Amino acid sequence: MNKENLIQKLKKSGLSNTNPRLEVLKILNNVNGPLSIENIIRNSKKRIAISTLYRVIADLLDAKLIKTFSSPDQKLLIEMTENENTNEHHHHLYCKSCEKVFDINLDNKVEAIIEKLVNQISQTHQIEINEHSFEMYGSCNNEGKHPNIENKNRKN
Amino acid sequence: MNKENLIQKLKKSGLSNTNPRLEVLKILNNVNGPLSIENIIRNSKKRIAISTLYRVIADLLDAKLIKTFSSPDQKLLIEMTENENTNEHHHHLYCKSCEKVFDINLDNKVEAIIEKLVNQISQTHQIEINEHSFEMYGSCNNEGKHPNIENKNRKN
DNA sequence: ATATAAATGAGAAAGATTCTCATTTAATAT
DNA sequence: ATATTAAATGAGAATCTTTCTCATTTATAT
Repeated sequence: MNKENLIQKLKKSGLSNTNPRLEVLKILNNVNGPLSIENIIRNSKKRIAISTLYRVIADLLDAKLIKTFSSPDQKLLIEMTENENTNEHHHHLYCKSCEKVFDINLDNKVEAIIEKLVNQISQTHQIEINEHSFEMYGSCNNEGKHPNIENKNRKN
Repeated sequence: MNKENLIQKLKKSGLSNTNPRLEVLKILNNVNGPLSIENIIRNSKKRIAISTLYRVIADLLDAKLIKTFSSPDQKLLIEMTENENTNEHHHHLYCKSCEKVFDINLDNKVEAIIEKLVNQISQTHQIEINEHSFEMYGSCNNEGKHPNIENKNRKN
């Protein structure tokens, strides 16, 4: 997706086209997975104030141009929303050993099963469910850096 | 589960039986869903220092007696691990309107499907997947407090 | 080009989590 | 039961994350 498309996205959502907003969209658009606040700052060409970054994220979130969620270690992760027209959505695979998050696409058959499941739960619990996500946690065991540390959840 | 059982859990994990640890286990044991730090503090009879609480959580987590994850608004949620013997595990349903998290149990047939799916992904991505979770987001629309607020992701 | 409303940047403030270290407590051997 | 010792706790400081405030800058419509 090119710059013009991204500007159009902002416009369509009623958001003015400003440097920080466009920059964030560009950065998210350039990668295939979600990014942390830190990642975005690091990837940004022009300096964006941290307060602005949080505001931009809140605004893009309201406009549903991005989605946010948490990594297992409680970090905010941000990713671009997929094409709103299609019902596409993906899931996440967290790799402990290489500390990355991968997007996982399930084939339609499987998504259909999940959809059915969700509808069922929606009924039994009398709750309108408008979203779901399927998260997986593992380790690729690459490069021999298996995290086998004693008391790994305590920093000290 | 009674007090003795909880003490046994600590012992078996090689953790000494201290007031804060037992208190946290008791509190988590008394509820059917996950709790936040704030919830735990509020539910605790004896005063637990906040620094101790975080340490206790880290230690119980290492011992796999509890699990933690994040709510959609980025709050740390803590829950007791289910019986380690059985492969039981549950999923979560977040209700926006009443701000609660519900535990959802899927029947074995569905879990089996998911398990198969996970194995498949594990293979295609060459990653050993040791956990997965299925999260749902919705609103029960109870009490007419539907959050239909303009710019809801920006605090100000 | 100008006016006006909206967005930004910088730093302060608030909130969450971790760290440090002196004191208390639990486990163990007597 | 008591003393000993290592481990855990409590309190507050330090750090990190997120939000707020307000003066300045920028975008949009005229």
